[in-house]
Amino acid sequence: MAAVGSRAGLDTICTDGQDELVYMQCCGQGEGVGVQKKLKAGTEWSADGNAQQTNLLSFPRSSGVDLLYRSPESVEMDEIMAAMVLTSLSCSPVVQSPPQRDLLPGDMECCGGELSDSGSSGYWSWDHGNVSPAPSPSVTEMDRSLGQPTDEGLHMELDQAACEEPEARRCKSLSRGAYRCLWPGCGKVLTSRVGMKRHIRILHLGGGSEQSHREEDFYYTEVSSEDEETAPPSPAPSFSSGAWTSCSSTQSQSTPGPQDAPVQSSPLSQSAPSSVWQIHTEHLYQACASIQVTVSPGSPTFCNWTPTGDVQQKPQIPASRSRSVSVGEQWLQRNSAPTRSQTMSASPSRGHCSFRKGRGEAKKCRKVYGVERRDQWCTACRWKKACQRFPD
DNA sequence: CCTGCCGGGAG
DNA sequence: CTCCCGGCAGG
Repeated sequence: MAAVGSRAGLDTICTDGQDELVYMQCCGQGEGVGVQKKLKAGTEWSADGNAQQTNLLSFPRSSGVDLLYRSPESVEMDEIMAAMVLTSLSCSPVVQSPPQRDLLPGDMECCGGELSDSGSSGYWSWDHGNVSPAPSPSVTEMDRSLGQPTDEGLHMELDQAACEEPEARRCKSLSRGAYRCLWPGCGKVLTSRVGMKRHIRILHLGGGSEQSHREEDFYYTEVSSEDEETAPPSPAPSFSSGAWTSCSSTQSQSTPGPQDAPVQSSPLSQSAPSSVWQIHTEHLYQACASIQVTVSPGSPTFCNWTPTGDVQQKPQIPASRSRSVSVGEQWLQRNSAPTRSQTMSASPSRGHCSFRKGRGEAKKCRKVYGVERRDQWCTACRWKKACQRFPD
C-alpha cells in the first residue's frame, strides 16, 4: 500500500493542491483502483461538512508541499508520506464521523477496535484493535496478512505525528521564513533550509560526512514571522485523540470544536511512542506497561475512568519504557477500590501490572493447539505470557 | 488437577 | 533484547 502512493501520484496532488481526482486518473490500474476508491470516499465524507474538512484537505497539501521542495531527499520518505496520506484519508473519517462509516466498508478494520463492543469497558479495547479481529485457529496466517497492515497504518500515523509535523512546519516556513544558525557565535541567517544545512555541515560540523547529515537539524532554527502561531498547533504535543481516548463511541462525534485539528487522530497516547512497535508485533502482552490514555487539551473526550483528572501533557518526553498506570489498574481503581484517593491515583508511578486478570473464556493457544503443537502457539503463550493471539 | 500468566532469571 | 520457567491464582 505504501508503494501505491508513490511519487507520481503525490506530486500530482501537490501541484493541484486539493483535488484528489486528478491523482485518481493518473494511476488507473491495479492497486490504484483501490486507492481511488478510498480517496473518493475520503472526499465524500469530508465534503459532508464540518470543521474537519479543511483539516483533512490541508493535511495532504502540506505534506505535498513538503515533497515538492525536498525533491532529492529520500524515496522512502516519500512513500511513508504517501502511506500517511492514504491512511489518514481512509482511517480518520471512520473515527470522526461514524454515521458515514458505511461508505467505507473496507476501512472498518482499519480502526476497528473502538467501534466494537469494547466501548463500554474500554479495558482491553486497545487490544482488540490490533490483534487479529476474529479469533480462529487459522489465525496464524491471518495474523500476518490481515493484522499486519492494520498495524502498519497505526504505525504510520504515529510516525507521522511524531516526525511529519516539524517537517511540514519547516517547509511552510520555507516560503516565508528564514533559518538561523544556532551554532555558538554564528547566528547566520539563511533563507533556505538546504543552504543552512550545508552551512552547518561545512562550517561547523566540519565536512559533509554522512554521519553528520542528521545533526544539522539541531543547529539551526527557523525564524519566521507568523508561523508558530498559525501553524496547526494541536497535533504536535498530543497525538491523542477522540477515538481511542474515548471509551464510549458517542463522544467522538460530539466534539465539533476547533480543537479537533488533529486530523491525524492517532490512536495511542504519546506515552507509548516507541514501545508501540514492539507491543504491536510480538509483545503485546506487555501492553499494560505503556497504555496511558491522554486527552487532548480542552477536549471533552474523557474516558469514564479518566485518569485521575489531571490531564497529562508532557509534550515530547518519550518515556518509552516508563511504566505508567496500566489500564487494568485504572479500571480497578475506579471500579473496585473504595478508598481511592486523588493523591494516590495521582502518583501511580509505582504501578506495575500486578493486577491479575480473571480468567477469560477465550481459548488460548495451549487449548487450541494443544501442548504437543506448542510450536504453533503464539510467542507469548510459549513464554507463558498473556496470550496475544487470543486475547480475552 | 489444569490453565493462564506474572515475575524474574539466563544467555 | 529473546527465551524460558517457577510458582501463583482461578477454575
